[in-house]
Amino acid sequence: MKPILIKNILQLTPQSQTVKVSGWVRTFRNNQFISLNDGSTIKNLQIVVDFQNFPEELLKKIHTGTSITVTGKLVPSLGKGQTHEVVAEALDIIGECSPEEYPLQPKKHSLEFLREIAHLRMRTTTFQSVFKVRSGLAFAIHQYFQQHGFVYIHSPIITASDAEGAGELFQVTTLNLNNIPKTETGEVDFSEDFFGKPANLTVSGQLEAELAAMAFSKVYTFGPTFRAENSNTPRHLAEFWMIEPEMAFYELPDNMDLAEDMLKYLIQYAFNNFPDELEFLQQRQSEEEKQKPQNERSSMPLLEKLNFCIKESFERLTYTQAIDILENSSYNKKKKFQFPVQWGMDLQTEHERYLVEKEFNKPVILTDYPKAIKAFYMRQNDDDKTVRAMDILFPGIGEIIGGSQREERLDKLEQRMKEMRISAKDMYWYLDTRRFGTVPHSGFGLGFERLVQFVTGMSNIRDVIPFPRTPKNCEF
RNA sequence: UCCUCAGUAGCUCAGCCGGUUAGAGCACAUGACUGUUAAUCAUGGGGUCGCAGGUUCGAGCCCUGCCUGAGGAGCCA
Repeated sequence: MKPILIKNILQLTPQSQTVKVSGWVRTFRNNQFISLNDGSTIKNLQIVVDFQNFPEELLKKIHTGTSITVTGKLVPSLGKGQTHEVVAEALDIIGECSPEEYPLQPKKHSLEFLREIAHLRMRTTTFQSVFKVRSGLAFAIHQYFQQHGFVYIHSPIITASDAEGAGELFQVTTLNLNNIPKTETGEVDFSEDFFGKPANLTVSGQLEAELAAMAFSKVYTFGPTFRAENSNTPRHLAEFWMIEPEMAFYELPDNMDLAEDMLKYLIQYAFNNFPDELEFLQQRQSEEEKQKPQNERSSMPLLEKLNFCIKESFERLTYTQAIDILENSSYNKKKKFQFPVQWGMDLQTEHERYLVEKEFNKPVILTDYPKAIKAFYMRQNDDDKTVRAMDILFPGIGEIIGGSQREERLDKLEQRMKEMRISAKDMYWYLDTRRFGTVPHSGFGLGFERLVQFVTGMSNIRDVIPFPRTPKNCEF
């Protein structure tokens, strides 16, 4: 007889049928009730042990974390708090778990502590909820794009280009760091390195996605990206996953429509498929926020916030309009902004938060930023001052998506690259897309962990990826 | 990288103006109880006060440096 997943057992009508289950003990109460979890659901199965019929030696080995297999009769629970329970007839201990050494206790642990034991934290309801939602969202992303005619492209993890200039790079090398080969002029001789030139981990799959979009019309990438920036914030990781769709024949409004529709689909998917997990996470978040001062709490509970984002259309405005709003805000007149508002500057976190949380109180799409603060590949507007960029700002998270319509005109692109000192020679393959059958096209990048943060309500990004990589932290 | 705060038992924390043998709850062990829901009750064990210096008759507490963590900022997704 094979063990049945707890998820499936809880769907059976209990009528004293014999079932077998395996899992890990969460708590053992009253020398009589085992709360068993196997990860198939965040719900636990209550096992009732008649302590008079089992040897004391066996029962003494049952602690939080012990793995067991139980065979018994499935009956309606006599107690409150659960619908089903299994009256144990046979109980085998698979793996013991010393209660003196096992760090997880049947009590609340701080997220900081659990982060230090990331190899064990998945055994908590919080992290099971988060990672189930994460898994579901990853699946939903593929489902969404596959249903909409997109081709999944695997962009390379190791690249030799730093075209985007998006942050510091992780260098990839097989050179002996204790004996680095040098050229006659004393520089590192990369001709001896594995690729014969400097290589690094990718910071974005966008440029490769653009190449593919010129063949398949609609493509997306979904893979890990790496930034060696020394950023220590609850919103940044050195290794994170990014979704980057790229669409030929799409202009900026089409790009915005797609991004908004996709985000709503993903949130709706989580809503439909993980009600128990989201319910639990909402509970967790509201308890966490009881510790915070009133003005730092979320304006609405998690499920309400998600529902709100699905129903409301995102506010769309240009960078210039946003600056106008900020300049004329009472906030600005009372000089509450630390950074003065001025056309041409990059919006600071406080400005973005004002727009999203005070002015509109819903997701905001900002477009047409000054070209000086955006990447070389963004399509230039006729005003010669702005580019067809778009950023989607979410409450609590900030920028969740950054995208643009790409510059498809070869001369304009080359001119911009010259201005920004980007080598046209190294980027010949990218420029070829504009030489051979160029078309208007657009795309964006979605930070997967930031999406998971938003949907789960977790305040620190290190708690939505199983093994976070951050400066000075590469454990497990 | 910058600013702020924190580091005391396995966990969460208290520790007064620098003064005797550093405390609590939970966890753990032992016993009692046995339809519990982080069970309950009683008893007990458990400390390199982050690390290294310094000031002082005396430092968990004051000073300096470093390490680690958190929050904010910058960079961004």
